Amino acid sequence: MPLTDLEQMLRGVGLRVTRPRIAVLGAVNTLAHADTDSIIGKVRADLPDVSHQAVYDSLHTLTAKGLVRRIQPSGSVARYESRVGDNHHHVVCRSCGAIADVDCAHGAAPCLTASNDHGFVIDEAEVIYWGLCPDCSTRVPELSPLEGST
Amino acid sequence: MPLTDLEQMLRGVGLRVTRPRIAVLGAVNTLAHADTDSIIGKVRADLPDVSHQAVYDSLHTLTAKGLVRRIQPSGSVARYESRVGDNHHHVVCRSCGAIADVDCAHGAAPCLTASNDHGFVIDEAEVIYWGLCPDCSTRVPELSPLEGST
DNA sequence: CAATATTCTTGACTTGTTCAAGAAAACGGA
DNA sequence: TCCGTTTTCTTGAACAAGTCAAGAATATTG
Repeated sequence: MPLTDLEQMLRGVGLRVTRPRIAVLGAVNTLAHADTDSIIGKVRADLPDVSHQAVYDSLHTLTAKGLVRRIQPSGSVARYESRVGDNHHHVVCRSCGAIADVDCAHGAAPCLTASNDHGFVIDEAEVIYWGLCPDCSTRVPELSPLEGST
Repeated sequence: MPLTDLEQMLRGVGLRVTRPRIAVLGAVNTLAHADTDSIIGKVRADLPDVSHQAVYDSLHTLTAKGLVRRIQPSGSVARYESRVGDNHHHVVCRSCGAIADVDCAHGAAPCLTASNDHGFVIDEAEVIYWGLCPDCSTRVPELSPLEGST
């Protein structure tokens, strides 16, 4: 993704254009479902001296402006992805934590309606499918999920 | 819930019956969607000297045996509930973090099928509805979600 | 009641993330 | 282009939730 595009994205949501932000946005676009640590690593390939705090700040800002999406399945650290606005979901491997995208099961977003909303004003239905990834399910078929490390 | 019932539940899944486990199981049954800290507090009402580690251990064991369910929406600490096996879901308030139960939108569990499973062996579809609880939505109607604390 | 396996206590430690103060950089206007 | 203002970044400390590990205590089996 060309540099000017990243710049456009930042300006488009009213953010100042800074090197750390461009690098972070680029990293999230390149890496799939990356955690903060991987993003810091990728960013430092271009800008060796960015502080981890700058990355955290950038991720928060970009998330607040909707340029990236933050996901955090139970037991995982925060992860970020660039595919936003299409309400897709995720499959997560119980054994190794691998994440893959899954298109919305029922068409347009939000694809689900709560049967009883308890008076909540709902704006999003997030779906996480839990299971075993191809590698884990074939490698240790007799192993019960979540107990692989004991 | 009578003490013997809790005992039965533990024995039923092949666990030793200990005071901490009974207290933890009782606490999770009493409190709704409680975090570990609240559970520790509740447990110490009965057993003032239990270590936090014993509570963590018990919660892990009970979760592994399916007597309690662990939920952890993004940005929240781990929470536990006693309603297990019926594949119900949750609404979470973006502003205050309140959680309420929601029955499964589509009947029997698992109520959803991934459109493309990427070869994952899926055993559960977890749904989290995000929005504002009645209190938060009426109290600060002009406030944009997630920015209430800035 | 004794033997054995499991569980609990104690206390240190890790990890991911946030806080805070000042230095540096980006943007708008002269 | 330069200046002033506002925002962002750096630095370094702090924090909370949860985990690890070794030995003491307890539950269960025979």
